[in-house]
This record gives sequence, structure tokens and C-alpha cells, in this order.
Amino acid sequence: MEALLVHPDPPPPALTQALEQASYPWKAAAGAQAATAAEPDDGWSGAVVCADADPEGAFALCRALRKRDLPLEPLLLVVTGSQLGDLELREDLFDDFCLVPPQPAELEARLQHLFWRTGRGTRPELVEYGPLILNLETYQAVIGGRPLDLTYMEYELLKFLATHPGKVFSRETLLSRVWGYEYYGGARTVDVHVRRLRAKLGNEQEHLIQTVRSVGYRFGQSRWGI
Amino acid sequence: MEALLVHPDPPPPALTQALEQASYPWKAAAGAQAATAAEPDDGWSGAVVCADADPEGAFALCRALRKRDLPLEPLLLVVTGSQLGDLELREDLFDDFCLVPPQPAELEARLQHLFWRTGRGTRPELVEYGPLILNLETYQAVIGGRPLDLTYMEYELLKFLATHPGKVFSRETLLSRVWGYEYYGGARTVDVHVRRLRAKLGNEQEHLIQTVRSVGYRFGQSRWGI
DNA sequence: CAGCGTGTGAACGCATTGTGAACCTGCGAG
DNA sequence: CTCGCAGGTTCACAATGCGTTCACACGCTG
Repeated sequence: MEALLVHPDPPPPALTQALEQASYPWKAAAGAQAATAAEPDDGWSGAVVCADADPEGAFALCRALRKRDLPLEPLLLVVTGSQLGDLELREDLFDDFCLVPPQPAELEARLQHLFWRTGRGTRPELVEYGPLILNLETYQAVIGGRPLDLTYMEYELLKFLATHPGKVFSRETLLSRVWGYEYYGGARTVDVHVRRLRAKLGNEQEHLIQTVRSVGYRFGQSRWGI
Repeated sequence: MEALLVHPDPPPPALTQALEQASYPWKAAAGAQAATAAEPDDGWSGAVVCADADPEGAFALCRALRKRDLPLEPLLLVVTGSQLGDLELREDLFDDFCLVPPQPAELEARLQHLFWRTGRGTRPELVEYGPLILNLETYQAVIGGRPLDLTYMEYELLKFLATHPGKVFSRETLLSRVWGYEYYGGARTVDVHVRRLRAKLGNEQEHLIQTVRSVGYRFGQSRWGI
């Protein structure tokens, strides 16, 4: 996801903390010029403008962002309680607002709703490891840009392994954590699924799942290269 | 100015106090029926729904208000901090939200902004995805220029799926979000409606609704670019 | 009553999955 | 160096779980 434009530069700690906690990428900019200079190739995904310290500058920035060829949306304004009255004649400068200090959960919900409204969809939940990307919402997997057509159990197994990279799991552990039932008899089950996974990963990437003899399987590189 | 619809009946004192202070006229209603019964001749000017005491009832009311011939707008939801997570898949049920206890100044500013937005908002109210266009005002659907003759449930199901492209939904989720009741017994219902939808979409487009085995259904392709 | 929309149970077909057995491989013992 | 074996890989096949499809019942509306 592209970055959010955040004002001012540097932003107040409470705001950055809330953004980090909601795991939205962001870049700060002091003014309209800086915002244009630092803009990502695909454009800003939105803006969060904090108006408590320098209201004039903040509103000026909002106005500039709205006057561009492609008006920047969505724009979330952060204001103090005493500034609420100032919003009345500036309704066109923002899409939503919240009060200082911004609460992470509220900020996240507001951004979520704004992105939904502006049609950009939701931020996908991803599991990433090197060339592998698992999209937990769409149940799709991609390795090095190539989509993987995985069955349900394959996906679940890969998801479990990829969320604990480097760690070795015994077959029993995998059976109970991925399959969800107690192990009774079929350790081969894991082997075969690992094999099918490796086959679908392809020659290039099949080393991502390593066999640890007499122990189990590990996903990804161990720190020691073994 | 026409009255705001307020839920529940009676509303929490903090809410009424804030509304009085902001001098918005209002009437309380406990549910969808009461809301229809008490509706002014010119319709509600908007709604403020407080969800802290009875979330299920509140969301049901929102859904009902949105499903009317003329969906009620704007709709402001009042929630507790712990309910923020519940908003994620209900983005279509409200236009803005604020936290309990509602602060008069914030509530006034939010209502002000909502009225401004809906007053001059650009709202053809379209849902678009590739060749598919849903006109939420006229309840018509078009695929690749060809009009679709959908039944009510088919339209609702397609609308829900198309507003969350790429995301996989279980049958239970679809039942509770589209049908609006708790699942008891009929997962086949979803299958059959999906089948009827696919049939009407035609051979060309039926792939828009994909089956994710052991999980559910997905509309459209996921986007990896973001 | 006919027609339509909708929900539900049952039959069917097939992809997925689990399992046993054969085969391979690495490693230690002798 | 060779042998034996424990453990891993691969294969083939059967069972089962899941989705699709069909047929029908129910309720509503004209």
C-alpha cells in the first residue's frame, strides 16, 4: 500500500505511534511543496493532517492538496476540541476528523472507513517471507510474482510454516497445530503434504521447506545456514 | 428542519443532552418498525444510532434503514471503544461514527459535516467492478453493457460481494451479512443463490464468483499491487 | 390459481486428502 | 568399504468430504 501523507514534519509522537500501531505506512511533509516532492510514484494513498500546532499552515496544506489536478482523498484532519468551531466553513477541506490525542483504534477505524468510502478497498492482511506472499483475506498465495494454486490443507500448512519462519516443527506438532486433531497413526500425511507443497513451489523455491532429519520440517533459512 | 431518528428509545442521557445542546430536533425509536411509524412526512433528516447497549439491535436497525426504498442518510453511529473492530465489515451501514460518551461539540461538528456531504455530495451511488455496474439507487445491474435481471436476494448478494472484491467469505458470514440472520441449517441456500447468480452472469462472467474450497466464495480477483 | 422468488433436502460427481507400501538416502557400525 | 537400518520421499489408490445440481415445497403477489 502506498504511504499516507502526514503533516506536520515531524508529526506529534501520539500520531506517529497511532499510525505505527495501525500499521499504516506514512511519510511526513511540512508543506505543499514538500508533499509534492516526497510523493510516491503511485501517489499518496491519503493524508492525515494535524492542525493543533499550526492551524493556518494545516488548513493551507489541505486547501493545496484539494486543489491539485487529482484532489487528494481521503483527508483526515486531527484537531483540538477548541478548533471544532473552525471546521464549519471549511467543510470542503477534509473528509473526516478526529480529536487530539488520536487514539490508535479510532484512527484505524476512521481510516478504514475512509478508504472504504473512497473505494480503495481494505488493507489486506498479508504474510510475507522473501518471495512468498500469502493473502489471508483472499486466500491466495504468490511466489515470486507467480500465483500458486493451493488446496485448503496446503494453504493452511504453508501459512502455519510461513508465520514461524526458521522454526522446526515435528510432524506431531504440525498435525495438531495445522490439522487440529491429536496425532494417531499418520505421520506420512505431513510428508505427503510437504511434498505436494514443494512440487507447487517449484524447483527454484522448494528449498524454502527444509527437512530436518529425525526432527521435522523448517520453513525458510535458519540463521546459521544449516 | 426535519427530525433526526435516534436509537435506542429512550436514548442515553449523554446523547440527548448533546443533541439538545447542538439544537438538533430528534425523535427516538426502538426498532425499524417504530422508526417507520414515527417517521415525519418529509422523512427523517438523518439518524444517530447508539450501539453501546444493544449492538445486535443497533446494527439490525442500521441495516433496515439502509434497505429502505430511500436509504436513510446520513447515519451516525455511536459506539464504545471496544466495538471499533466490529465496524470493519459493516462499513456500508453508517456514514460516520463517534465514541461514547458523545461530546456535544464533536457530535455537532460531525452532523454538520455529514449534512454538508450529503447535501451536495456527488452520489450516483454506483458500485463498479470491471464490467459490472450496480446502481444502488435504481436497483439495476449491468454487466458488460448487458442489463441483468436479478431478484432481490441475488442483487443483495452480488452487491455485498462486489463491495468487497477479492475477499473470501464463508457461507456463515454471507448468511449473516446478506440475509441478516444467524445461520441455522441452510448452507445450501448460499450455494444455490451463487449458482443462480452465475447462471445470470453468463458463461463469460461467471468466473467473477469463485469457489474457494473448504472456505467459501470470492468475488473478482484480488489486487496484489497495493 | 398461476407465476415468481426463495429455501431446503437429496443425489451426484469429483477434487482433495489420508494411507500403506515401495523405493531412496544418509549415516553409523562393524 | 560395505552393510544395515532408520527415516524420508514418492507413488498409487481408496475414501470421504465438499460443491454442484436438481427437484420440490412454501409463501407471496397479481
